[in-house]
Amino acid sequence: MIRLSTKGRYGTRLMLNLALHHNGGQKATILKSVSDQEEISIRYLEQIIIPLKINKLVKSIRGAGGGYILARNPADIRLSEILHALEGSCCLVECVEDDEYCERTPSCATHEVWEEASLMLKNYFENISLEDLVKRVKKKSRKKA
Amino acid sequence: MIRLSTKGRYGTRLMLNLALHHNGGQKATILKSVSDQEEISIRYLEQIIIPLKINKLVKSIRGAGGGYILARNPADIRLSEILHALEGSCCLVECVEDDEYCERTPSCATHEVWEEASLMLKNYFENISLEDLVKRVKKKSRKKA
DNA sequence: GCTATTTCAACCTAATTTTATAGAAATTAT
DNA sequence: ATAATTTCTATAAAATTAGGTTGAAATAGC
Repeated sequence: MIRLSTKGRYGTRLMLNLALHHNGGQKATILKSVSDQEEISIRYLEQIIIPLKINKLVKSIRGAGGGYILARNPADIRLSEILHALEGSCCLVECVEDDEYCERTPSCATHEVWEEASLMLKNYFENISLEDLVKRVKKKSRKKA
Repeated sequence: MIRLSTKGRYGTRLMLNLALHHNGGQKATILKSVSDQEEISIRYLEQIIIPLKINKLVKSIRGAGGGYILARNPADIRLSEILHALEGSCCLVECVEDDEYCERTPSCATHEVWEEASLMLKNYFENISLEDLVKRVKKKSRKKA
Protein backbone atom coordinates (compact mmCIF):
# COMPACT_ATOMS: atom_id res chain seq x y z
CA MET A 1 0.00 0.00 0.00
CA ILE A 2 0.93 3.58 -0.33
CA ARG A 3 0.91 3.89 3.33
CA LEU A 4 2.69 5.73 6.03
CA SER A 5 4.08 3.21 8.51
CA THR A 6 3.17 3.43 12.16
CA LYS A 7 6.69 4.64 12.76
CA GLY A 8 5.94 7.77 10.77
CA ARG A 9 2.49 8.26 12.18
CA TYR A 10 3.24 7.53 15.83
CA GLY A 11 6.51 9.41 15.60
CA THR A 12 4.75 12.50 14.35
CA ARG A 13 2.25 12.30 17.19
CA LEU A 14 5.14 11.85 19.60
CA MET A 15 6.83 14.98 18.29
CA LEU A 16 3.56 16.90 18.33
CA ASN A 17 3.03 15.88 21.94
CA LEU A 18 6.51 17.14 22.84
CA ALA A 19 5.68 20.36 21.03
CA LEU A 20 2.46 20.78 22.99
CA HIS A 21 4.44 20.56 26.24
CA HIS A 22 7.36 22.59 24.99
CA ASN A 23 7.39 25.71 27.17
CA GLY A 24 10.48 27.29 25.76
CA GLY A 25 12.25 24.00 26.26
CA GLN A 26 12.61 24.12 30.02
CA LYS A 27 10.99 20.95 31.27
CA ALA A 28 11.61 17.50 29.83
CA THR A 29 8.67 15.26 28.95
CA ILE A 30 8.87 11.58 29.84
CA LEU A 31 7.73 8.96 27.39
CA LYS A 32 5.35 7.53 29.96
CA SER A 33 3.19 10.65 29.76
CA VAL A 34 3.30 10.63 25.97
CA SER A 35 2.33 6.98 26.10
CA ASP A 36 -0.66 7.69 28.35
CA GLN A 37 -1.90 10.64 26.32
CA GLU A 38 -1.37 9.21 22.86
CA GLU A 39 -2.21 5.63 23.76
CA ILE A 40 0.95 4.28 22.19
CA SER A 41 3.01 1.57 23.88
CA ILE A 42 5.94 3.07 25.73
CA ARG A 43 8.15 0.25 24.40
CA TYR A 44 7.36 1.24 20.88
CA LEU A 45 7.90 4.94 21.61
CA GLU A 46 11.36 4.11 22.91
CA GLN A 47 12.24 2.57 19.57
CA ILE A 48 10.72 5.38 17.59
CA ILE A 49 12.54 8.11 19.45
CA ILE A 50 15.99 6.65 18.73
CA PRO A 51 16.17 7.89 15.10
CA LEU A 52 14.65 11.20 16.20
CA LYS A 53 17.50 11.56 18.67
CA ILE A 54 20.14 10.49 16.15
CA ASN A 55 18.84 13.10 13.74
CA LYS A 56 19.05 15.70 16.48
CA LEU A 57 15.35 16.51 16.53
CA VAL A 58 15.08 15.74 20.24
CA LYS A 59 17.46 15.84 23.17
CA SER A 60 17.36 13.21 25.89
CA ILE A 61 18.00 13.86 29.54
CA ARG A 62 18.82 10.72 31.42
CA GLY A 63 18.06 9.76 34.95
CA ALA A 64 15.54 11.08 37.46
CA GLY A 65 13.72 14.21 36.31
CA GLY A 66 14.86 13.41 32.81
CA GLY A 67 12.95 12.81 29.62
CA TYR A 68 12.93 14.32 26.18
CA ILE A 69 12.91 17.89 24.86
CA LEU A 70 12.63 19.15 21.32
CA ALA A 71 16.09 20.10 20.11
CA ARG A 72 14.71 23.25 18.45
CA ASN A 73 11.63 25.41 18.63
CA PRO A 74 8.49 23.84 17.17
CA ALA A 75 8.47 26.46 14.43
CA ASP A 76 11.89 25.27 13.30
CA ILE A 77 11.04 21.59 13.01
CA ARG A 78 9.39 20.52 9.81
CA LEU A 79 7.29 17.44 9.20
CA SER A 80 9.63 16.47 6.40
CA GLU A 81 12.51 16.23 8.85
CA ILE A 82 10.54 14.00 11.18
CA LEU A 83 9.47 11.70 8.36
CA HIS A 84 12.95 11.65 6.96
CA ALA A 85 14.35 10.58 10.30
CA LEU A 86 11.72 7.89 10.78
CA GLU A 87 11.09 6.61 7.29
CA GLY A 88 14.48 7.20 5.77
CA SER A 89 12.86 9.40 3.19
CA CYS A 90 9.74 11.19 2.10
CA CYS A 91 9.67 9.26 -1.13
CA LEU A 92 7.14 6.84 -2.47
CA VAL A 93 9.75 4.46 -3.80
CA GLU A 94 13.34 3.60 -2.97
CA CYS A 95 14.59 4.34 -6.43
CA VAL A 96 13.81 8.06 -6.15
CA GLU A 97 16.54 8.72 -3.61
CA ASP A 98 18.87 5.86 -4.43
CA ASP A 99 20.09 6.00 -8.01
CA GLU A 100 21.68 2.58 -7.84
CA TYR A 101 18.60 0.90 -6.46
CA CYS A 102 17.31 -0.17 -9.87
CA GLU A 103 19.16 -0.31 -13.14
CA ARG A 104 15.99 0.28 -15.12
CA THR A 105 15.64 3.80 -13.70
CA PRO A 106 16.99 5.74 -16.70
CA SER A 107 14.47 4.19 -19.08
CA CYS A 108 11.62 3.73 -16.63
CA ALA A 109 8.57 5.87 -17.31
CA THR A 110 6.89 4.85 -14.07
CA HIS A 111 9.95 6.00 -12.16
CA GLU A 112 9.37 9.53 -13.42
CA VAL A 113 5.86 9.50 -12.09
CA TRP A 114 6.79 8.18 -8.66
CA GLU A 115 9.51 10.79 -8.53
CA GLU A 116 7.18 13.67 -9.33
CA ALA A 117 4.65 12.46 -6.79
CA SER A 118 7.40 12.09 -4.21
CA LEU A 119 8.63 15.62 -4.79
CA MET A 120 5.09 16.88 -4.38
CA LEU A 121 4.79 15.11 -1.03
CA LYS A 122 8.21 16.25 0.09
CA ASN A 123 7.34 19.83 -0.73
CA TYR A 124 4.07 19.55 1.17
CA PHE A 125 5.71 18.16 4.29
CA GLU A 126 8.52 20.71 4.14
CA ASN A 127 5.98 23.47 4.53
CA ILE A 128 4.42 22.15 7.71
CA SER A 129 6.13 22.77 11.02
CA LEU A 130 5.36 21.40 14.45
CA GLU A 131 4.09 24.84 15.35
CA ASP A 132 1.54 24.57 12.53
CA LEU A 133 0.36 21.27 13.99
CA VAL A 134 0.08 22.84 17.45
CA LYS A 135 -2.10 25.58 15.94
CA ARG A 136 -4.31 22.97 14.32
CA VAL A 137 -4.76 21.19 17.63
CA LYS A 138 -5.77 24.43 19.36
CA LYS A 139 -8.20 25.22 16.56
CA LYS A 140 -9.79 21.80 16.93
CA SER A 141 -10.18 22.07 20.68
CA ARG A 142 -11.78 25.51 20.26
CA LYS A 143 -14.34 24.01 17.91
CA LYS A 144 -15.21 21.38 20.47
CA ALA A 145 -15.84 23.91 23.25
CA MET B 1 7.99 3.91 5.09
CA ILE B 2 5.86 6.05 2.90
CA ARG B 3 6.33 3.60 0.15
CA LEU B 4 4.47 2.22 -2.74
CA SER B 5 4.39 -1.57 -2.39
CA THR B 6 5.82 -3.77 -5.11
CA LYS B 7 2.25 -4.66 -5.99
CA GLY B 8 1.56 -1.08 -6.99
CA ARG B 9 4.88 -0.59 -8.73
CA TYR B 10 5.03 -3.90 -10.59
CA GLY B 11 1.33 -3.71 -11.41
CA THR B 12 1.76 -0.30 -12.99
CA ARG B 13 4.65 -1.59 -15.09
CA LEU B 14 2.53 -4.58 -16.08
CA MET B 15 -0.28 -2.32 -17.24
CA LEU B 16 2.15 -0.04 -19.03
CA ASN B 17 3.60 -3.05 -20.83
CA LEU B 18 0.12 -4.12 -21.93
CA ALA B 19 -0.49 -0.56 -23.11
CA LEU B 20 2.73 -0.58 -25.15
CA HIS B 21 1.52 -3.73 -26.96
CA HIS B 22 -2.07 -2.58 -27.23
CA ASN B 23 -2.72 -2.24 -30.96
CA GLY B 24 -6.35 -1.34 -30.78
CA GLY B 25 -6.85 -4.34 -28.52
CA GLN B 26 -6.58 -7.07 -31.14
CA LYS B 27 -3.80 -9.34 -29.93
CA ALA B 28 -3.48 -10.61 -26.37
CA THR B 29 -0.18 -10.31 -24.52
CA ILE B 30 1.02 -13.29 -22.48
CA LEU B 31 2.44 -12.82 -19.00
CA LYS B 32 5.56 -14.71 -20.01
CA SER B 33 6.53 -11.89 -22.35
CA VAL B 34 5.77 -9.25 -19.73
CA SER B 35 7.85 -11.28 -17.29
CA ASP B 36 10.80 -11.40 -19.70
CA GLN B 37 10.66 -7.73 -20.58
CA GLU B 38 10.01 -6.31 -17.13
CA GLU B 39 12.09 -8.89 -15.28
CA ILE B 40 9.33 -9.71 -12.84
CA SER B 41 8.56 -13.32 -11.83
CA ILE B 42 5.65 -14.71 -13.82
CA ARG B 43 4.20 -16.27 -10.65
CA TYR B 44 4.09 -12.90 -9.02
CA LEU B 45 2.57 -11.28 -12.09
CA GLU B 46 -0.19 -13.89 -12.02
CA GLN B 47 -1.10 -12.76 -8.51
CA ILE B 48 -0.88 -9.09 -9.31
CA ILE B 49 -3.13 -9.32 -12.33
CA ILE B 50 -6.01 -10.87 -10.38
CA PRO B 51 -7.18 -7.62 -8.76
CA LEU B 52 -6.67 -5.84 -12.08
CA LYS B 53 -9.02 -8.34 -13.69
CA ILE B 54 -11.55 -8.14 -10.85
CA ASN B 55 -11.61 -4.38 -11.25
CA LYS B 56 -12.19 -4.80 -14.96
CA LEU B 57 -9.01 -3.09 -16.05
CA VAL B 58 -7.86 -6.11 -18.09
CA LYS B 59 -9.58 -8.97 -19.90
CA SER B 60 -8.16 -12.49 -19.96
CA ILE B 61 -8.27 -14.96 -22.85
CA ARG B 62 -7.53 -18.56 -21.93
CA GLY B 63 -5.92 -21.30 -23.96
CA ALA B 64 -3.43 -21.22 -26.80
CA GLY B 65 -3.14 -17.82 -28.39
CA GLY B 66 -4.60 -16.31 -25.25
CA GLY B 67 -3.22 -13.78 -22.82
CA TYR B 68 -4.32 -10.43 -21.45
CA ILE B 69 -5.72 -7.29 -23.08
CA LEU B 70 -6.50 -3.91 -21.57
CA ALA B 71 -10.25 -3.68 -21.01
CA ARG B 72 -10.27 -0.08 -22.28
CA ASN B 73 -8.09 2.17 -24.34
CA PRO B 74 -4.90 3.35 -22.62
CA ALA B 75 -6.24 6.90 -22.65
CA ASP B 76 -9.22 5.79 -20.58
CA ILE B 77 -7.28 4.05 -17.83
CA ARG B 78 -5.92 6.25 -15.08
CA LEU B 79 -3.08 5.55 -12.71
CA SER B 80 -5.42 6.13 -9.79
CA GLU B 81 -7.59 3.22 -10.93
CA ILE B 82 -4.62 0.90 -11.16
CA LEU B 83 -3.35 1.87 -7.73
CA HIS B 84 -6.81 1.64 -6.26
CA ALA B 85 -7.20 -1.89 -7.61
CA LEU B 86 -3.79 -2.96 -6.33
CA GLU B 87 -3.38 -1.03 -3.12
CA GLY B 88 -6.98 -0.71 -2.05
CA SER B 89 -6.57 3.04 -1.98
CA CYS B 90 -4.41 5.96 -2.94
CA CYS B 91 -4.21 7.11 0.66
CA LEU B 92 -1.24 7.46 2.94
CA VAL B 93 -3.04 6.12 5.99
CA GLU B 94 -5.96 3.80 6.63
CA CYS B 95 -7.85 6.37 8.66
CA VAL B 96 -8.35 8.65 5.68
CA GLU B 97 -10.71 6.28 3.91
CA ASP B 98 -12.03 4.39 6.91
CA ASP B 99 -13.75 6.66 9.41
CA GLU B 100 -14.00 3.95 12.04
CA TYR B 101 -10.38 2.96 11.80
CA CYS B 102 -9.30 5.18 14.67
CA GLU B 103 -11.42 6.86 17.32
CA ARG B 104 -8.93 9.69 17.71
CA THR B 105 -9.63 10.91 14.19
CA PRO B 106 -11.95 13.82 15.07
CA SER B 107 -9.41 15.44 17.37
CA CYS B 108 -6.27 14.31 15.57
CA ALA B 109 -4.28 17.12 14.00
CA THR B 110 -1.93 14.74 12.26
CA HIS B 111 -4.91 13.05 10.61
CA GLU B 112 -5.75 16.31 8.84
CA VAL B 113 -2.27 16.48 7.41
CA TRP B 114 -2.23 12.88 6.16
CA GLU B 115 -5.63 13.46 4.63
CA GLU B 116 -4.54 16.57 2.75
CA ALA B 117 -1.43 14.85 1.47
CA SER B 118 -3.48 11.83 0.40
CA LEU B 119 -5.90 14.00 -1.54
CA MET B 120 -2.98 15.66 -3.27
CA LEU B 121 -1.59 12.29 -4.33
CA LYS B 122 -5.00 11.03 -5.42
CA ASN B 123 -5.52 14.09 -7.57
CA TYR B 124 -2.10 13.67 -9.14
CA PHE B 125 -2.65 10.02 -10.04
CA GLU B 126 -6.13 10.73 -11.38
CA ASN B 127 -4.63 13.00 -13.99
CA ILE B 128 -2.21 10.47 -15.44
CA SER B 129 -3.45 7.90 -17.95
CA LEU B 130 -1.67 4.87 -19.40
CA GLU B 131 -1.47 6.79 -22.66
CA ASP B 132 0.49 9.50 -20.87
CA LEU B 133 2.93 6.85 -19.64
CA VAL B 134 3.27 5.44 -23.17
CA LYS B 135 4.14 8.94 -24.41
CA ARG B 136 6.77 9.28 -21.72
CA VAL B 137 8.34 5.98 -22.76
CA LYS B 138 8.50 7.07 -26.39
CA LYS B 139 10.02 10.38 -25.39
CA LYS B 140 12.68 8.59 -23.39
CA SER B 141 13.59 6.20 -26.21
CA ARG B 142 13.88 9.15 -28.61
CA LYS B 143 16.36 10.82 -26.29
CA LYS B 144 18.50 7.69 -26.25
CA ALA B 145 18.72 7.48 -30.05
C1' DG C 1 -14.48 -34.30 -40.91
C1' DC C 2 -14.46 -36.01 -36.45
C1' DT C 3 -12.13 -37.53 -32.16
C1' DA C 4 -7.76 -37.85 -29.36
C1' DT C 5 -3.70 -35.76 -28.05
C1' DT C 6 -0.64 -32.19 -27.32
C1' DT C 7 0.38 -27.58 -26.17
C1' DC C 8 -0.21 -23.19 -24.28
C1' DA C 9 -1.61 -20.05 -20.92
C1' DA C 10 -4.69 -18.70 -17.29
C1' DC C 11 -5.91 -20.04 -12.66
C1' DC C 12 -5.53 -21.72 -7.94
C1' DT C 13 -3.28 -23.09 -3.50
C1' DA C 14 0.39 -23.67 -0.56
C1' DA C 15 5.00 -22.78 1.34
C1' DT C 16 8.89 -19.95 2.08
C1' DT C 17 11.41 -15.95 2.90
C1' DT C 18 11.81 -11.43 4.32
C1' DT C 19 10.56 -7.33 6.71
C1' DA C 20 7.81 -4.61 10.03
C1' DT C 21 5.66 -4.28 14.37
C1' DA C 22 5.30 -5.03 19.14
C1' DG C 23 6.59 -6.19 23.56
C1' DA C 24 9.59 -8.41 27.58
C1' DA C 25 13.49 -8.69 29.98
C1' DA C 26 17.90 -7.02 31.18
C1' DT C 27 21.01 -3.14 31.72
C1' DT C 28 22.87 1.37 32.66
C1' DA C 29 23.02 5.99 34.59
C1' DT C 30 21.87 9.25 38.04
C1' DA D 1 15.50 3.15 43.58
C1' DT D 2 13.85 5.17 39.58
C1' DA D 3 13.77 6.21 34.88
C1' DA D 4 16.07 5.92 30.49
C1' DT D 5 18.15 2.78 27.25
C1' DT D 6 19.60 -1.52 25.04
C1' DT D 7 19.09 -6.11 23.59
C1' DC D 8 16.55 -9.98 22.64
C1' DT D 9 12.37 -12.51 21.29
C1' DA D 10 7.77 -13.23 19.64
C1' DT D 11 4.03 -12.01 16.24
C1' DA D 12 2.14 -10.42 12.05
C1' DA D 13 2.20 -8.84 7.45
C1' DA D 14 4.23 -8.49 2.85
C1' DA D 15 6.85 -10.29 -0.86
C1' DT D 16 8.27 -14.08 -3.36
C1' DT D 17 8.65 -18.78 -5.03
C1' DA D 18 6.78 -23.09 -6.28
C1' DG D 19 3.70 -26.87 -7.72
C1' DG D 20 -0.25 -28.45 -9.61
C1' DT D 21 -5.04 -27.80 -12.13
C1' DT D 22 -8.26 -26.31 -15.53
C1' DG D 23 -9.78 -24.54 -19.94
C1' DA D 24 -9.19 -23.50 -24.77
C1' DA D 25 -7.03 -23.73 -29.08
C1' DA D 26 -4.10 -26.27 -32.49
C1' DT D 27 -2.65 -30.40 -34.52
C1' DA D 28 -2.33 -35.41 -35.67
C1' DG D 29 -4.32 -39.68 -36.69
C1' DC D 30 -7.96 -42.31 -38.31
